[in-house]
Amino acid sequence: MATKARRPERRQEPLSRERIVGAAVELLDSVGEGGLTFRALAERLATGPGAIYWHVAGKTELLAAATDAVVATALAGDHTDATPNEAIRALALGLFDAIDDHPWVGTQLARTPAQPPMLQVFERIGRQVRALGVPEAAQFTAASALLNYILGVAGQNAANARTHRPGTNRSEFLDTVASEWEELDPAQYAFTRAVAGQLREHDDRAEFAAGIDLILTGITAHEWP
Amino acid sequence: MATKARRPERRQEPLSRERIVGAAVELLDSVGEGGLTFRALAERLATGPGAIYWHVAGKTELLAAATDAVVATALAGDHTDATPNEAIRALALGLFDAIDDHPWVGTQLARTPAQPPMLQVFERIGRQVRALGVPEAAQFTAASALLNYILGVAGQNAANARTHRPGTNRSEFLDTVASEWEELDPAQYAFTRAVAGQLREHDDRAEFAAGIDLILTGITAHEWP
DNA sequence: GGAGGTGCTGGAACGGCGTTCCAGAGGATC
DNA sequence: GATCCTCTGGAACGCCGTTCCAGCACCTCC
Repeated sequence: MATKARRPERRQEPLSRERIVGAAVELLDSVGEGGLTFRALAERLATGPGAIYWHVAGKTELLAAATDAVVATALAGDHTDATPNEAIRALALGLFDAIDDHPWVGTQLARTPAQPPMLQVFERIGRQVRALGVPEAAQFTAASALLNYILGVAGQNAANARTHRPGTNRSEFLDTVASEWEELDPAQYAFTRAVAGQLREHDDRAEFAAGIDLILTGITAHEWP
Repeated sequence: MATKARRPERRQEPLSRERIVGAAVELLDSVGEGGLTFRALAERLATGPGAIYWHVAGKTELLAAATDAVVATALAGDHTDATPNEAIRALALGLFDAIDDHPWVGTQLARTPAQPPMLQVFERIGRQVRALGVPEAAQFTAASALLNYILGVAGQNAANARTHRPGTNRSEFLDTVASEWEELDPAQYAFTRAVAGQLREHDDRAEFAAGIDLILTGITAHEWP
């Protein structure tokens, strides 16, 4: 053990699962979902594709690990002193912000069944649902509804991020979509046309939070069978 | 015009966009999301990949068209004589059933921003939300919440369908997942363990409908700002 | 009836992907 | 020094979406 090099520095810091996952996150953030390639990753790590497979089983696992890493930091705080409603709001908004920063996480969560990261979210939501006094038989339904709503928004945000060119900002994007809505057939899309104005001025994050509040109202007010 | 062949029958019925989309839907249904390949599609249509591109711009458009075709038939009925709540339930369950039959539709909807099929769903939901008497400023929020919940469930159903081998049926699958949940760390996953039993006995469709009802309760009971 | 144009076909080929394979470098152990 | 094991990274495989293009059947006009 004495001979163990203090500073290995062989030629650089050696490959490791963490370094690979870190580089994958950077790549996904900078180049987008389609940009994560074993070749591009290998180049960024100054190695070959084969070396990566020694540390990671395949692309699926790598994507899951990258998602894990982001969600884990988003779930860092624990809000133990808040009311159940506040805790759920904070949890949901933390996830929203993480997905906003890393849109590919939204895609990944929406297409992954209950894997570790989402199970943890489910658990946290569930505890607060229980704290709300929801009858035991309905706790699963209530927690699932919240989780599915969050996943739906996650997927849509990721889809929107994929659609609009990185150069344009959010309000320009909303403006474009709102204009499209306003030119739909009035007979067939009366409602959509009517709310196009709200779309143009709306705030994704606030809208998301309002949806959470809506479901929480439903959970509190619902007469459970 | 007189010389126009009554029965063309050149060598078979000619290629057409509809025939291609139909074959794509069959392929997706039978082989799964990853099974839709231009080569496989060409083989099924007894042609080459190049011929398909004459009728369809690319894979993205083909997938969108296939989704459109399925969603359109799911949205066929219009339930004009129902109450708003009933109409929304019927609409949502129609979509649920369509996704249950064609899981790949769930993936597609969850990763597509507001394209024609979902815009139509949004419009239908919105009209019923309006009929519920929701104040105008909140109609967008209410309709979005419902739509995002539906999309979340769609994505999860598709993910589940992708996970479990086609051979096993739903109750076996639920049983497996429930057993996994029951073996989680009690300290970290108290809630999840507690509801594992409910997961085992639950009915996806009824659970989905309960979530819709929950949000509808929220919409009705919420005190809009 | 021939010439030319057009709409459509389908097979070959291209570049890029995830993944596998493997010769071998480097350090630890005897 | 010999041996072993971990880890590397470049080459290669098979499949993908897509493009290219020579050629066919059919219509139209001379």
